[in-house]
Amino acid sequence: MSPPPTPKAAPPGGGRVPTNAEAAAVFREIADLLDVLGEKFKPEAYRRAARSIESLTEDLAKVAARNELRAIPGVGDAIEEKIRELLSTGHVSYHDRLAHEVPPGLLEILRLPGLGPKTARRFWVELGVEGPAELGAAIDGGRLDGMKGFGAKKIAQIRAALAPAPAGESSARRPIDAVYPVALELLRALRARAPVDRAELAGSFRRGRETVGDLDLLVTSERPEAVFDVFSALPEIGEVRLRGGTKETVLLKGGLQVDLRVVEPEAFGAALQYFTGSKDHNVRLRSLARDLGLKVNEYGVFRGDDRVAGRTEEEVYAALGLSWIPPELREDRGEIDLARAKKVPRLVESSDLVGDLHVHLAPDATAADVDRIVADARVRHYAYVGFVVTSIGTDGMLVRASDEARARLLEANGRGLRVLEAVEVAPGLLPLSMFSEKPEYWIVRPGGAPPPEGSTWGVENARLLAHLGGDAAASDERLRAWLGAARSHGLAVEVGPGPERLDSRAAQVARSLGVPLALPTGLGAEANDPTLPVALAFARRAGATAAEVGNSTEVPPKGPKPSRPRRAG
DNA sequence: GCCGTTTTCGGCCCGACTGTTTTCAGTCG
Repeated sequence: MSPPPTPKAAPPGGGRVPTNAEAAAVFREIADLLDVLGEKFKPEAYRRAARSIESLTEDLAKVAARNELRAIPGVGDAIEEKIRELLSTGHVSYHDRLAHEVPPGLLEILRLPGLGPKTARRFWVELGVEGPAELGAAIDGGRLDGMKGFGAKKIAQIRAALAPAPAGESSARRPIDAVYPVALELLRALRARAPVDRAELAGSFRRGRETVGDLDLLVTSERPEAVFDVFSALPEIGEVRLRGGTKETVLLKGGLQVDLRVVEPEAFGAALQYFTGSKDHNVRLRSLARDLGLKVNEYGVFRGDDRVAGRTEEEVYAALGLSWIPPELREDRGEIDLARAKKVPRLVESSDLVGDLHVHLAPDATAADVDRIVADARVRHYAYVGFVVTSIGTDGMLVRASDEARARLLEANGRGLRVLEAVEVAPGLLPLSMFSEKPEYWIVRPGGAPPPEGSTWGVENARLLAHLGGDAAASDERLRAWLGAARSHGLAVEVGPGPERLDSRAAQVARSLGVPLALPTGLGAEANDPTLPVALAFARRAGATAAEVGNSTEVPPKGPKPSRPRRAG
């Protein structure tokens, strides 16, 4: 039972071991190539494996070293083999062979909106077209005219797809926090102005994914036409892409695609479930239904022609013998088995939070700024707010809150709310002797290398590892080193939107190491601020319960057991 | 190519929309 050989030889050409994202990209491209070659089911198999690899919480090489590649959903004998080849040599010969067969420009054609593998292949085989430029020339030369299935409209459509996107528009996936305000605004506008009964956001936005490719809106209404009329006229809408009896697709002015669907109330739960996804989750659900002699679609759960569920999501899951599954967990990563066993954890919610450990005060912050944040904390019945009164700026210099703001902190303390002073340090970056303060607790941010096991940070009473991002979290190795340091020092680590907080996958690593999470709460921010909802979504995607979130406990957490109770002052 | 609380072989989600069709193919989500 000798372990399989770990990749010891560096990939040729002085390369390095491919990252998970790079490996996923290779398998995606294999899928595209197979698509163009007309393969039927293999492309989806490779894509499935690519999605799984992408969502792993550790490096493929480590999984391979433990001989557990086959445990990755969608990875069987053939793909395991190819992963091993990729890890040890830096390439997959099967991929090389396919790429040799198919002109690279065909993949670009494949990725144009409205064009798929069938069409790309026809251009290649029937016209000898091998790339977007040649396709444009073929259209200009009238070579598509008279081709079966290509009328004037279709040709105009392809011509439009070939034109470069207008500046400022992009179809790329965007960070969820960047999309959050407009998503909520669209939802609010629909509820206020269109004849809808229910309206919800679905899709990867509802699942709280780090990035979203488009927005899915779902409403119930007696008058779809009227809903579409209102929606199309909203100021955010740039262009209506298509409009049918139940569905409208638009592009926002920034280029983001939004799909709006109208369903009947009896099907709302089924539609919400269906359009929330993920794809893998839905596929699993439908095959489970088939095994039970049922059929699931966006209109409900059916036994024969009888709809046995559909009005609510709970109903839909119950009809399949499952408890309701929070959207953030719907990625086919074991949640369906948990739901069958009725063991879906109760994930952390905003009502679990009782404080914020990490509110920065700018040098020009006023007493009014403090008041606004404190008032918000009182409205939310928080037990504490920790203000950072001294930290390190991007220029490496100390940043101190104004005297006015600090004076107001003292006045604001009390009446059920503890107002705390924290100082943020970066051990290894600035000597601690530069800090004269005696704060109630310290916040640590990565400066140099993570301290070795058993060392101290040089400060007593540190509670939070913040701003963990960039270089410090660039690799699985370094992320784990910092999280290991956080654990041995009893620190919570911040999760949420932005490059200086952990995303859901890194949060999952933190959880697996027993490091409590800390969520930014967006105290004092304006309406539609994404900070708290996105942070919550990331923590929930990582499977975190309230007990695993530092600022859901009564006092600022200290030590490896954040739930140990202490009296709030 | 993957997968199995019916299966180690024979399946592989399924409906809306568009454009080109006179009943459907392709794309998308």
